[in-house]
Amino acid sequence: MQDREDSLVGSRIVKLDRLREKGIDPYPPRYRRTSDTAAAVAEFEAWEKAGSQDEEASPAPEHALAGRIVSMRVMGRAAFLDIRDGSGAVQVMFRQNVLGDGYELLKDLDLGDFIGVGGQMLRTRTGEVTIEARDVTVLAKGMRPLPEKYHGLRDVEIRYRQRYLDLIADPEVMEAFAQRSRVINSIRRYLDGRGFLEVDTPILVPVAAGAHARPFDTHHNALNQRLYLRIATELYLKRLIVGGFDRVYEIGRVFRNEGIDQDHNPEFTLLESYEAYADYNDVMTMVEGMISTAALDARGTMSIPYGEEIIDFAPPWPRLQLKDELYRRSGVDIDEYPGDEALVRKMLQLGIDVGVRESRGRLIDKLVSTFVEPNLVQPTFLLDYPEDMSPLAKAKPGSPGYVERFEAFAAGMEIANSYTELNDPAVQRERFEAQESIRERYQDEEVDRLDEDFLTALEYGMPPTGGLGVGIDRLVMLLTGQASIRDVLLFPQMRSRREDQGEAESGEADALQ
RNA sequence: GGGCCGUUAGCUCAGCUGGCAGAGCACCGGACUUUUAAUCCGGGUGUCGUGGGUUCGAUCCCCACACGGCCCA
Repeated sequence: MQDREDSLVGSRIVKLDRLREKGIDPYPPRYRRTSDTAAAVAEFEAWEKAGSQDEEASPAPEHALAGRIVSMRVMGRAAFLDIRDGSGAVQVMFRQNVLGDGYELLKDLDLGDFIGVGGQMLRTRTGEVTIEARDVTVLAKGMRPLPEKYHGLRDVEIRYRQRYLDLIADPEVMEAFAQRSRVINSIRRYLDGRGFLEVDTPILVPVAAGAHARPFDTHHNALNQRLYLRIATELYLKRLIVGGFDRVYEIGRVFRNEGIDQDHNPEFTLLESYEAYADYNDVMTMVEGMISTAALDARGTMSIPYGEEIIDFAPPWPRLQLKDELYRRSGVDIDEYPGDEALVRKMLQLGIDVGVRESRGRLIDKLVSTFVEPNLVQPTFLLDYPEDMSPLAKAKPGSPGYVERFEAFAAGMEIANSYTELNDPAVQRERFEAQESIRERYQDEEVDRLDEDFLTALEYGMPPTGGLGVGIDRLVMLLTGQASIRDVLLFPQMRSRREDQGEAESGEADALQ
């Protein structure tokens, strides 16, 4: 921090010193306010409405309010400040004849400081509900200037790196995160109301299984063991179904060591739920109910504008067969291309950039995400996926090569993924082994990993179960109209600036020399 | 990983063909006892992202790097 007296910070240091010279603690331990600003304003307006003309019998309410100074209009021997707290803002009036020597404090106040103000509420000539300060207490001196009040904070890098400034500068940002909280709350209430038990499963795991993703790895010193950050909660939640819980869910952070873009952050929030004696049809009904309710709770309506579209989450949502829809959109009947080479040739014909060697599951995934997903604007279920891309899902009776799995889409984005869970331990072992052999054949490809302890659990018997995964951040994007995942994460992952990077990193570099 | 764009005062942004670094808000000094982006008078507070290069001279041209954004893979 610069300490030159002519700098913006420097002038605040001068004021801080002056406060201390006057015997004022610029960071006192507490301040007892009588109300927040919104409640005080509401109370005053109610008092006005009651309309007592007799100020003696019914004087205007008195309060001690506190907040951050967000604007100041100083006019000689009177001044108007706006202070803001978490509930809202209120105007404060300072007058020299009321405050006496206390009025001098104004000279040492800056935008950004927190103050407490005691006095009577009134309405000014221009109609603003105001507290007239009879006493003023400095609660916390701000040492840096705030972003400009009119244009706000436009620099997205600062908005993400210093989110607190973004929150100070833009009330809509605060509202978006309040909506996020309401979405998650609503989902919790929905599941709790249906008898689901919320649980916590390990984040540090010996095997990063349950999804196709690259994990972060770490090391536990005392155990001298390699550990991973979980990429999914699936296999632990299923162990709990084996253990006898009928309905469990977890809303937790998972970690995938992959790229960062508009809808990927290396850590994100995943909801997974498992319900014994249910199948993917039951889960579909639940997803419609849960997400439409979340829309209603967060936004007050099930019709949510997103980009150019209005997305209507009211159930029921159309249910389309993946195979049929893919054929309709691309002209490719995947069953006519049982061999991967024929499928690759067909895809190249269609102008899809197919890598040197890609597994069948991945090829089909590319077809679907190219031809089908972008067209699923209104909430839609896509049903019955090829087994190749779904190692944890149970086969669909009468449809060899397909499993009972659905994904839900809205605005072209995946918002849910669900299976009738595979509970045959021998088949599950074969599926894991098939995944491992894909890893060997197609080197760069991420596949699911074999979790021996999970197979042991399955061998004890898991009832028929319907499972669900929902990417909460993307759902919140949809429900709050945000185009980037960074706008629904308070602190999105950012690359450290070089000078900020930790000692460990440079230490390692030194050690290599 | 590739392409394009951005980085100038605390914030939001100008800065022409290479010639003394600019505005608004914020800030500092002064006036002002009912203001609402208060107003009026005076003041520019800067590592032009970083490091090289070209040039008499670089915010500007060239190269590399850093960080960010968008598009593509």
